[in-house]
Amino acid sequence: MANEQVDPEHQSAGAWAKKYYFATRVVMEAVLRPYDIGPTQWYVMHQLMTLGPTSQRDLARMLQIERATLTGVVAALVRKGLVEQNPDATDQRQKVLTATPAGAALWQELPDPIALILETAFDGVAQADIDTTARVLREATGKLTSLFPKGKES
Amino acid sequence: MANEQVDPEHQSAGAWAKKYYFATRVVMEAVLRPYDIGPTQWYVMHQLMTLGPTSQRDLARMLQIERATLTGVVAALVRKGLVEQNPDATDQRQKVLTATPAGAALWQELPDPIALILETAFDGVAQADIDTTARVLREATGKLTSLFPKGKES
DNA sequence: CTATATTTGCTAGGTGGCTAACGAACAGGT
DNA sequence: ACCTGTTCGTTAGCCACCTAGCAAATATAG
Repeated sequence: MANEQVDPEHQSAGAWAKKYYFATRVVMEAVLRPYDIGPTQWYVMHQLMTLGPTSQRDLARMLQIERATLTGVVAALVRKGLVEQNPDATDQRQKVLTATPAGAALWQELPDPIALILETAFDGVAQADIDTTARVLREATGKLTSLFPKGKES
Repeated sequence: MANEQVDPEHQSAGAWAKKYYFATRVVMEAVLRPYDIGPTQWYVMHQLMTLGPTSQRDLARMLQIERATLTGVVAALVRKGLVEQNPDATDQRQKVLTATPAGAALWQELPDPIALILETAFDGVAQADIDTTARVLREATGKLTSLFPKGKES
């Protein structure tokens, strides 16, 4: 075999930026796989269970994803019988999503991957350091998204 | 119009996790768009210009992307005449990538989006806080990727 | 009331990453 | 010299997200 390992010194900065984000996705997928629920689907269920029935419009805004994307995610949840789509009483355009009894039942069994991620990731780290990290990241992304709009604001 | 704004209190945690990662992608795309170079293409060029000719195998490891993904990226660069693919002298399986004169010339004009991101994102932030943030994130992702393997290690 | 503009959810199509599976080239043991 | 196993780059196909454009429903100006 040739040189098995690559000099870490030459690892791209991009690899790190990627890891910071994908770590949470990978963990969520791993944790939720047994329940056949994807990360985005989990977020939708989370909003429905904590806020009650919600229109797709509001969900898309809260989750910061496109309505078109949400259409597909919701279709999957409806197909599995976890969520119901009903037309809004006062606005015929809107469809209000509600968790079905089956959806609510499944939700009780689901672990909370976000809580799990926070626990394991920041276990043993001083609270002051966590606060600093959160502040620095919030400021950094704030500056970047305001100077380079496109993520259509916070 | 209905309620235009959504209560930020109810914004999903997922929205934040997403922003932290995508901020850099969005900025890179914005900065590089005039040159018709994507983020991943930029990373490839960066490696080629700083390390010299490199095999696709090594590039994939350094950029932490799959060889299959790299195939497509390289094809785009070759199509634009920025990069050359030559068989390795001692191992006929490997293809060594080299920046063409045109590629090297273009590279001179390209801004460094990573440097730009770091400057604008952390401008005015105390170095100690930056160090803390870097350390906390490194530790967190280290724990997560070791406890939930799948990203096939660092 | 009517005409115009906006909003909602949908469909269609594109992008960038992934996994799976393949032939060709190499490495090692017998 | 052969068989076996590994590695390289490629292809094919999947997934999650995106943008563009649509019809229907609603809001607003005159």
